Amino acid sequence: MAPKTIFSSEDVIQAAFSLVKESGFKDFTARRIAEKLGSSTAPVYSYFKSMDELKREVLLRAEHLALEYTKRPYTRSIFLNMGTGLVMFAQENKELFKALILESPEAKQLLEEFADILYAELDKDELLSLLPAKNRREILIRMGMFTHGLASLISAGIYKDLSKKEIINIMYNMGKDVIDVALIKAGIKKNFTA
Amino acid sequence: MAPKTIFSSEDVIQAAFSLVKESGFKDFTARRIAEKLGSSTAPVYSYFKSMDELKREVLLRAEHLALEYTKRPYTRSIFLNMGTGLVMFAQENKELFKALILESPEAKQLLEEFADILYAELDKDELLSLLPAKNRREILIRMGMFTHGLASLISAGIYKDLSKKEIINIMYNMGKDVIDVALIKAGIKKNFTA
DNA sequence: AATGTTATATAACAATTGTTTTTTAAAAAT
DNA sequence: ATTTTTAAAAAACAATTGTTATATAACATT
Repeated sequence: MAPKTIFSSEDVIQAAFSLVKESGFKDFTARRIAEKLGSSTAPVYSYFKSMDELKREVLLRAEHLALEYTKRPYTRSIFLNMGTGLVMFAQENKELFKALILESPEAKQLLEEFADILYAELDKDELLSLLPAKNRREILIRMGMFTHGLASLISAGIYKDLSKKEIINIMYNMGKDVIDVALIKAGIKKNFTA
Repeated sequence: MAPKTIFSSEDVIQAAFSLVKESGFKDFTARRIAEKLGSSTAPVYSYFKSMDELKREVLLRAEHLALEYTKRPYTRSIFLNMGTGLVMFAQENKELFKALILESPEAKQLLEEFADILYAELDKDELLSLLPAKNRREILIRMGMFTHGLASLISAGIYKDLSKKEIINIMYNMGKDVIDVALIKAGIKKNFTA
């Protein structure tokens, strides 16, 4: 029989993932991964037909991690949690966020899934369900742009890092105002609440 | 004397720029640039000590182009023009926008310059100058995030392309609401105007 | 026409990459 | 102990890259 397996496919993926998390796909090479793993390049090619296949796997993991962030219970509002989660993910995984936006063809689909979940969420809200679909759609688009902008600027190092509390605050205040504007303009609400 | 110069440094830069504009820095190699130019790689190395030096030049040109976009008179409001310009630039130069955000250390500085110009602009406005500095700053941050988010999503192909008119409209409506909220919350304005 | 200068082309270099081939040796079955 | 299987290592390949060295030939001056 054969010698014991030393490096599992999970080991390979984790080494690759941690490499990309640190520095994006700049140094994503079979030899660098092997080095990180303390092996030759053989285990990499034993589990993956090509580097491209491994790359896809890494991007998939990054997507799952992002998704996981958006599901964490930062607050009681799912709406707020998704936005906060995306920004937290971008901040704590700057390279992954950039790689995901730039290299993942599924990024578009992922964000559309977010939008669908949120749209259903708005539907459940007592006040917001009174809004015409068009207005609810606009709230979503506005908050989507804002959230993505914040996440993107932080991941690029252009905007400074924030504490979790600060992120929640920024997202909450913006969300509140965007929603209030929509409600007031639709005649559902009269003025701003403190 | 020497033979006539066939390829100027401007030719080299333009070939490099057009290459990056088409497909980012993925195929930014001396040989691809020479091919585009219809020359050997010699002219490239005669004007630039290294590919890195040429890369910096290309990024500089991209910055200038972005700046030029933000100075165009889309509307009568400088505020609106800068936002619209950035989104237009990102949409019409997707690869350049991404490269700029990702590879240019000066991107941060560039956006800070934008912010300064806009801050001075808010200062000149009759109503907005009544706002406390903190509130004006918040308007800027909110619009900055929103604008960058829209630009970034379009450049990544995640959000659909828009006509100039649509971009102006989106930016105008968002800006108006963000400003109105600030004015109302500060007690300077009573309610939304149509 | 011969010469010197040098823009451009060509060729060559070493380094790096993805990938394949070959070697080595560990482990179980005989 | 020998054999078989096959993880893993090591080596080798071709392609591509940045960069440098060399060759070619155009042009103005003599």
